[in-house]
Amino acid sequence: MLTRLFSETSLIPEVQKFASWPDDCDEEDLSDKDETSEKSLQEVHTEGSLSESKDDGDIGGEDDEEEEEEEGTEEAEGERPKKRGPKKRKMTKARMERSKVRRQKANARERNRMHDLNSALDNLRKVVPCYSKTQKLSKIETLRLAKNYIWALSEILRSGKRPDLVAYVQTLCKGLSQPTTNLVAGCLQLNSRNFLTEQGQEAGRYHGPNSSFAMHPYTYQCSRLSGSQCQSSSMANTHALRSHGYCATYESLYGNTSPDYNSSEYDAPLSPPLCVNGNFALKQDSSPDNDKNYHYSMHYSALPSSRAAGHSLLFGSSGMRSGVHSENLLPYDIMHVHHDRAPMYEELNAFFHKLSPQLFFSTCAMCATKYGNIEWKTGEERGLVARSWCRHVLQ
DNA sequence: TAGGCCATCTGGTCCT
DNA sequence: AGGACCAGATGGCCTA
Repeated sequence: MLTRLFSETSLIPEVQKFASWPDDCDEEDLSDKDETSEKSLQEVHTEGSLSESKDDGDIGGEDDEEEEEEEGTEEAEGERPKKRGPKKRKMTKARMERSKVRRQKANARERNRMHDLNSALDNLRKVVPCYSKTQKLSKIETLRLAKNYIWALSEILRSGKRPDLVAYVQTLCKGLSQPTTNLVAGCLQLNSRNFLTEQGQEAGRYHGPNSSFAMHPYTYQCSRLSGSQCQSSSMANTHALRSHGYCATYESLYGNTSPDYNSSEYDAPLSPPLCVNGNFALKQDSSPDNDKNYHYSMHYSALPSSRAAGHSLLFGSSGMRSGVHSENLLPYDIMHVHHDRAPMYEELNAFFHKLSPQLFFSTCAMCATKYGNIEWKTGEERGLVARSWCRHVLQ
């Protein structure tokens, strides 16, 4: 109520002036300001509502005399209609000093409190799916994402099933802003454009109304952005993944089941790690492991056990189930250079799609070990793309 | 330049 | 009484 009155009557500046007089302010100045402030405050404040009115306990010596004076005044005013507002009280230098010290202490406490809150938020940022030291999620987005993440994990525990990746990302992104949605999608190597625009149609087809990860109506449609914006956003996200150690979550939940992934390179748990006891373990900032995590979808999508769900996400339109374009899944450098050549990617993806998982990884390994010596029947440029891709996979 | 985000200050309220 | 918590106000910084 008082706050509303403050807002409506624009008294805040005067009140703040009242509460923040300069140190060197003498009593004459104080009395002047006092009058101004009281005039305003009396219009809105009820008795004893100002903190200054609460200071009686601190008052001693000369302040006692003031109190007596004021009591006398009050008696004299008893016959008149009682004025609302704080008691008229002189701001002596001593009282002002005490008030100032109290205010400074309160400010320091409030600062510390907010710092604690912020550090807690930082910790929260580290355990939600997308984390970067350099590009922090805002407070509100962190909380929203955390809520969605908890919800997603709860659904996974409840259903005991491995959810669809797209639906999983959609759940995470529910209610998030477009930039954060792009970021989360980027973390999972999906382009938000696809799972946002398909939400209405594809959801029912693949998940059904009773699905644990039923699609949500999203406020943010990528159509609000131009195509180039979408793409650049996605690319930037992917790039950010690589540069800043963004971490995806999905694989951390389901582990790595592929026999092709026995290499220690893939042993590191992806962030945020979900501990056996259900608690999260905080990720270490800028750990080398984090840098390995960005290419999660490559791991995931190539797993034999996950081919039905994730393989198509990797291999583009020929294996497409949900309309995710192959270009969205290519590494940043490829997209950056060749983003306008989707047909080539599709052909390339089709080629890779025909390979068995073993052959695919063998090919990738070959690319990695003999980079530069591979002859690609489809041409030099295609070979560059493929090699980049393979290098990315094995990075 | 507008809008978003943030840190800080501030006064009010509630609790111990 | 003092501290914690809260919400409003304000100004700075950054970005599209």
